[in-house]
Amino acid sequence: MARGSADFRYFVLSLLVKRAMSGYDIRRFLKNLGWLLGNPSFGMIYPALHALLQDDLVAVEVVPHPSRPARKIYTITEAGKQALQEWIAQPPPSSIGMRAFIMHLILVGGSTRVGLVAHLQQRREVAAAQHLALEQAVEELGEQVSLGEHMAIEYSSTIASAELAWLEDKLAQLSMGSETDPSEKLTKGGSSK
Amino acid sequence: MARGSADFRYFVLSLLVKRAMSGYDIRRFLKNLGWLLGNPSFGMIYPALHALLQDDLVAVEVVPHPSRPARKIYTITEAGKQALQEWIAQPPPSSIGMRAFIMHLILVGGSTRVGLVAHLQQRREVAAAQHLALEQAVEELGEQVSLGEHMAIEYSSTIASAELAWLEDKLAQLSMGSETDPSEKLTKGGSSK
DNA sequence: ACGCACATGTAATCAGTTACATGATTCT
DNA sequence: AGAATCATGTAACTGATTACATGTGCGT
Repeated sequence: MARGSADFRYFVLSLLVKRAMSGYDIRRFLKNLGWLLGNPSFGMIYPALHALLQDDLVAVEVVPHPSRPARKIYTITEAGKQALQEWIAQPPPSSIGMRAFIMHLILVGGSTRVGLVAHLQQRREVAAAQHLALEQAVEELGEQVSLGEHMAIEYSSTIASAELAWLEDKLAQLSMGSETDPSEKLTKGGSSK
Repeated sequence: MARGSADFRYFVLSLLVKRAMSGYDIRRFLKNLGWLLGNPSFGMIYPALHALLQDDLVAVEVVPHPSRPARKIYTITEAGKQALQEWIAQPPPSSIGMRAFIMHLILVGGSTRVGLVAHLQQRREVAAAQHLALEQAVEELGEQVSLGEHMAIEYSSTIASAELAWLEDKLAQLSMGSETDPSEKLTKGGSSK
């Protein structure tokens, strides 16, 4: 059975924490927040929902409709909430891409601050390594590269630098924040018990 | 028959312009220049080569070896050179990803300056649109987003800004260069940070 | 009349990675 | 002895998009 990627499955699950939704609702929601993830299609959403249902992480309520196909409202179960917490707690693989990183960021950001810091730190390691590799490439290849290659390196390097800088900045902010105000709550809408 | 993506196929073809290579050579080459494209595997390289051969864009010379499998040295044909030129000349689809953009950048950067400028301009349009969408998302969602969502937007926005800034910068440099010194050859990188 | 929003789902297709299959040579 | 390099290729699997199938109701 097609289950899609675990990342996306848990991302969908996290949406159901806030409110119960149908597959169509989810697609609309993601379309509106289309600044990232570029509107995932039904081909991803429905299989993900079916897989979650099979694992008993969600429950369905079928709301029939005279003319249209019945709406299927998915609600997260207790097992689902627990599984989500565990998923968030475990560190993401370091080989993660930008898109997956963003999804994890949203997930973890709704939960604990410690988790968020760990998440950002790990990403910083990866970004730093990438940046270093790029810098070395520039040095090693030096003058003997074509204009196109030179541009490609510069382009990649610029983006990697920006990413790294942001991560450093955020981590500094977070550590400062927790020093000056360690009591600050961040559980917002997330029912972490 | 599995042919892989056209982008990658033409990228491989462009490598053969500089010198004839075997599949193994190409993999090694890409591994060394691993700062982008994260070492493509044989599963992509060999099918691409076979497809190019089938289209008569490359020719093979089989160099037998007593103990090992015969090396197959691929050379670009005249038809291949022409097809490559045509491929470079046509503007890339605007929905292109970062990885594909980098490949195109390398390809086009080895060719004409006009093509390069057009390429960068088109990318700028896309990046500008993305950046705008992100800015609007920040405004619209404003205060009511979770910490994770806020961070995700900020992260994406930071990277988009950096990309856009670099593109603007490069385009300015290129137009300046062509105004003040229109005779400048572009076989070697002239401008850098 | 035409298309869009609603609402579900499957299947085909594409892109890309990883594992498998084979086998000699050279380095540690 | 065991791993890495050289050298080719195929097949299986995962991830994601697009197209297909089905049908009503509402606005222009």
